[in-house]
Order: sequence, then structure tokens, then C-alpha cells
Amino acid sequence: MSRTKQDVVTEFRCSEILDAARKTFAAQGFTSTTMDDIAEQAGIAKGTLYLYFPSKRDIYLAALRQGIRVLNDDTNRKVAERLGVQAKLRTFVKTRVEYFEQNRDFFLIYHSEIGNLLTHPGKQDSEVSELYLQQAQMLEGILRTAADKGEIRDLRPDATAFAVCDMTRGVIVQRMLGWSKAELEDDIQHLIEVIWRGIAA
Amino acid sequence: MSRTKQDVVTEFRCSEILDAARKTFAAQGFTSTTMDDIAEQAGIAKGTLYLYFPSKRDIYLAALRQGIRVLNDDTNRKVAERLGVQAKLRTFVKTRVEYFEQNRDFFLIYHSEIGNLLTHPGKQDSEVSELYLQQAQMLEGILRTAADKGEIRDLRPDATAFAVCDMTRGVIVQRMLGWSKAELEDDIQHLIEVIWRGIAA
DNA sequence: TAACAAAATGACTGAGCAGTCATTACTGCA
DNA sequence: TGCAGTAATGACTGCTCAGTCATTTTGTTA
Repeated sequence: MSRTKQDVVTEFRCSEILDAARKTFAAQGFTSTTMDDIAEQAGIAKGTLYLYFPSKRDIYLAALRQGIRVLNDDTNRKVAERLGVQAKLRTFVKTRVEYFEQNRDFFLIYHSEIGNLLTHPGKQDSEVSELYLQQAQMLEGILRTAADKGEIRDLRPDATAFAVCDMTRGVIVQRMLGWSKAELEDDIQHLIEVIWRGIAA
Repeated sequence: MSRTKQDVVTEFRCSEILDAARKTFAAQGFTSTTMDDIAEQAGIAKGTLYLYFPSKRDIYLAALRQGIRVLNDDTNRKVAERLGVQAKLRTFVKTRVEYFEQNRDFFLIYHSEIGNLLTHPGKQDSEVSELYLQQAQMLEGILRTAADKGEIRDLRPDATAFAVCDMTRGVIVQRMLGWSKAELEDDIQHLIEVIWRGIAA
């Protein structure tokens, strides 16, 4: 019983720490963020951080994994609700763009971690790249099925899936940098318009 | 006279330093790279670096700007040689993918700087974001002209240009992470195939 | 070749920070 | 209320590294 209670407390603390970490890492980047910054943001002392996480990098990775998992679950659920390739495709893009738009701090960590994966190939936390790949492969499956049914052209589904993910990511970047003055809905619409015509049978 | 000679020597040293910097920053990232690392890679002493550049960040930005300028010039020249939208588009993509593929160390700096721009909007070196935008706008101009002539559909040329840049960047990332096992030529071909069908009249 | 100037060097300094751990503050139970 | 165990604290330590500058090396000129 007390075991359960302790778990709840621990979970609560961890979640508070990860929220604070996400905000702080996003605002300052990994290196410029100090453990004191995270502690202050979380309203606790630095030493307390080490009761719940063994190191700075562990906090960072935990925050990142958490964000990706929520995003992936969200995407999977919403896409599964829709019928037909085009609807699924649109939902995929829309869900992800909106999630990133709503969680810009997470997006910054997400983006910078891709840079880490590039810089240290293989040496990094493999769960992150796995989570990263998961979504592209989910979309790839949808495209492959559709291609088999003749609903779309028979292009390489892996490359097409990545292309969609890349454009999605690009939309966010442009919006965050203030380079897109269009409504979010218009950016999504344009993306779908191009890609759908590009792959439709 | 001696003025000219001195200039040549200075230019040579700077270029040596920037080459070393590019390699080192790409291999270790900005923060993990120490001035001693760069000096060692360049085969000179740390103090010498400060005779040519005022700070670590200045070396980083100079290396980045140099790389983007070369890439942009290269792209502009090759695209200008071609006639017709489709040929220009293909050349644009091909030139850039190949440049990044050949200069992976530069690509890593390039990618991570986008992260910096996102993290500190407006606070960063504006020349970098200007150079970054330049190419997208060049492509945008081509697309706009083509749309006016009715050669392609009348979609938002700014968003389309960004989409092309994003997919181009994505191809490099996938290849660097080992997620694309296709030939480079096939990846380019697929990208053009999708985008051209997506925008063609 | 000597005398001078310019360039290059690398030991040193001061600041910043991840991670530690002795001390303090809580919490629940008898 | 007192006591024992658990959680939280933050001053402290050891290390790293950007940037400095007194000293040495290289180049130039007469």
C-alpha cells in the first residue's frame, strides 16, 4: 500500500521535473541549461533532481521520450479513426503540426536531438531514434496498403512517408521563424494539396 | 604591396582555421568543441586563433556563412544554366543534395544552426538567416514565373519552395542516419517525381 | 649579420557548473 | 510529544575551458 503511495509521489515529482526541464532546455538549449535552472523552474533544490534522475542527460532524454510517446499515441489514435488514405494522410499531418505548434518547447528539443543523432550515429539512445522512426513507418504502412489497392501511385512508400514527415516539420520551422504568414490551416492545406496530387493514382 | 601580401597570408590562415573548425564542430557539436581542439586540427596554437577571430562563436559563424555562400553560389550558377522549370527544379535539388552529401560536416553545422535560430529568434546573426532564406526565395521566384506562364498550378510559391527545401534536407538526414538504402540518384528521382506531379499544371 | 618588428605560442587565470553529501526539515506512528 | 526513518536542501568540490599575455620564434630590412 505504502508502496503505491510512494510510487504516486515519485511519479508526480518526476513529471514536475520533466515539465520544468522541457521548458528550460527549449529556452536555452542543452548546454546552456544548468541543473540549477531546472531546479528553479521546478521550484525545488538542485540536490532533489538527483534523487529522481542520475544525470542531466537522463533528464533530457526522459523529457524527449515522454514528448514523442504522447505525440505518437495521439497520432496513431486519430489516424486509426479515419477511413481512406487521403483522410488518414491529412489527419497524420494535421495532428502532428498542431501538436508541435502547441508544444513548441518540445519541438525544439525534438529538433535538436535529430542533430545529436546525426553527429553521433549509433552512439545515442536507440529508443529515441526508434520512436522517431515509428511514425514514419506507420505512415509507410498506410501508403503501401493504398498502393497495393491501386488508390495511389506505386512510388517508394518509405521515401514518400519521410517526405511527408519532412514537410510537416518544415511547416513548423517556418512558422516558428515567422517566415510563414499564412494561417496554420492554409499551410496544412497547401502541404496536403501538393503531396496528394503528387502521389494520387 | 606588403599590404597585399599580408592580406594573402591572413586569408590563408583564416581559411585553414575555418576548415579545421568546420570539421571539429561537425564532429563534436558547438559546445563540446574546445578552442584547443580546433587549434590542434589546424596545426596551430590556441593563441593564434585569437589573432584571427575574436571568439569561438565568431569562428563558428564564419565557417557556417562560408559554407552557405559557396552552396548558394553553386546553386545559383547551375540553376541559371538550365532552361524550363522542371529542369531548374531538378538542378536545384540535385545540386544541393550532392553538396550536402559531399560536405556532411558542413551540413551538421547548418542543421544545428537552424536549431539556434529557432531557440533564439531575432537574437541571432541575421546574415545567416538571410542566406538561408535567399535560396528558398530564388526557387520561389522560379515557381512564381512558371505559375504566371501557366506551366505549373497556381499554388502558393513561397510554401512550395519551402516544401522542396525541406524534402531536400530530409533526404540528406535519412541518408546520414542510414535510413535510406536507395542510391542517391533514386532518392532525388523520387523527390522530383512527387513534387513535379504535385505542382504540374 | 644585427637589430627590429610581427607572428605565434602555450602556461595561466577566473568563471561556470555537474554532481556530492553532511545537514536540516518533514512525516507518520506509538 | 518524542522518536525514527525518509525526503529535501544547498554549500562545497573538482574539473573544464574560453580567453589573456609575457615570452619565444620567425621574418624583414639595412
